[in-house]
Amino acid sequence: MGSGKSQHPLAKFRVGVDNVIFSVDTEKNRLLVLLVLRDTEPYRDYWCLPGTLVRQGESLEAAAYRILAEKIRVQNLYLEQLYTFGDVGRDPREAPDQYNERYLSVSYFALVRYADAELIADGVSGIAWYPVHQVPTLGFDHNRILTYGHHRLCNKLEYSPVAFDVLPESFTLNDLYQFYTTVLGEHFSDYSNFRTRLLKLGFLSDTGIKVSRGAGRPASLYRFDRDAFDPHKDKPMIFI
Amino acid sequence: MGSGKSQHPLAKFRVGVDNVIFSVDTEKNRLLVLLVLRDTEPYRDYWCLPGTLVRQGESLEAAAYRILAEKIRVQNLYLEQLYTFGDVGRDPREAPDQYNERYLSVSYFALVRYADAELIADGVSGIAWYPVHQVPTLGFDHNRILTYGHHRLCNKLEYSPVAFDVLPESFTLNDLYQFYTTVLGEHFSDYSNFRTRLLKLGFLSDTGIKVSRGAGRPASLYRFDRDAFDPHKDKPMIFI
DNA sequence: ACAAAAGTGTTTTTTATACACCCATGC
DNA sequence: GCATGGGTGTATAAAAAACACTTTTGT
Repeated sequence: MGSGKSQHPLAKFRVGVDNVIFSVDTEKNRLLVLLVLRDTEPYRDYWCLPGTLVRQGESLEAAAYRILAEKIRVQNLYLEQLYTFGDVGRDPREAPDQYNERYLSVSYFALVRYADAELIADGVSGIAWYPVHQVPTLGFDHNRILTYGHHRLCNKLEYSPVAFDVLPESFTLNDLYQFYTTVLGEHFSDYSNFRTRLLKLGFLSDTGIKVSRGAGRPASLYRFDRDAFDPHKDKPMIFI
Repeated sequence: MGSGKSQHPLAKFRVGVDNVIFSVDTEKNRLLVLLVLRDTEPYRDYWCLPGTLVRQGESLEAAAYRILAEKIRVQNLYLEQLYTFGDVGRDPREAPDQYNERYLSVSYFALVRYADAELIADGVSGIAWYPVHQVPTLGFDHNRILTYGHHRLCNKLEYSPVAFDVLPESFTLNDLYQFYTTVLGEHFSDYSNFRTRLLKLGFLSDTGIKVSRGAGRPASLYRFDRDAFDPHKDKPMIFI
């Protein structure tokens, strides 16, 4: 951090944290993002990414978890920082002569387990899962942030095991395949090849338990074996 | 950005931008990072990443370019945002009862052409290229930021054409190979295979010009063809 | 002539891709 | 018994990896 020569006055900032929270509804094959309806200015009555301003003594990540906890109850999730948006004028509250404060947005990207994600309706403001392809015009620069987050999600899936943070403890290979298909689209791989590739990697262990889903042969339940995955850490591994 | 309920007071921030500026000295086979010696508190007389506080009306990226321009004259560079560090207490200036302001650091990652990078010695503060493996204990949390930047550099090299932003207009395939080796280490690939792979991709065009470097057969100068690269954009392409 | 650097080719192994086919269950 | 989803196998093509070899220069 530089020594402020300071005939140039420094900017004062408030720092917001905005979360791009994704979830995959494998039943209906939809990729969802959590939006909230703002009940205060600016952008009152606009859908937005859930966000908050950082409080005294609170770290960025803590703020990210706080919003999350305010909006949904969930046990299993993955969270990481996304990007920081700090263009001049990105927030209407920076307008000419208010307090002369800038508004920075540090965005976080999260993936949560759909099954146990329980939305907290605080009665006042709306909150809802939106299919990512049906998201309306959002307040602030949140469409941009969402797009960025969506990119990150796709990349993450391809080279890291985030999916297992969010799938149930045990799952069928078809569940896993559905998950990938829902996020990446149908064309990412043949099921049979996907299957072979993942099993060869050796960190999915067959529990032996079979589950029947209506007609058809029952499927094996698999489990993600973190210890067996360890050697694969940092190595590029491609699911595409 | 949330509606501040605010029995919890919001934090006030100053925002710093810190740059991890890399350069590759292909002659001596060294990966370098630019450090400056601080001449003011806190961390006076410590080496640090070049940084500055963001001024009024200045975007984050503009601030990043400003520091860069203050420290080195360079035409060819690549720059992108790295990560935002905002833990409580990461800057000594947050100490108990100063102005009760937090110091955020938005870090940027840059790669510059070594040949035409001219350090600007402003006489007061020291400034120097350090081999990344010989970096001392830095001020603030800058060692951490540097480590993070180094990771990013390695990844970038593997799947994006940043190297060509920073190599001379025309270069031999050996120059390119040296560049990669210097950053990624000796073990990343056989020269002959590296060569074949890159030429097959089809965005390196032979200028026909030959250069002799001492003994041995003269090498062809190649040129990076941006148009021919375009189709490869976004596709994962691996140089490893 | 010979070492040094550049560049080509060959062989082997691994991985990706596209399928065809067999298996176990519900109805 | 046959449709349905689960699971295995094979044949082909493409890529990665290892390494031997040729070509062109300076000395």
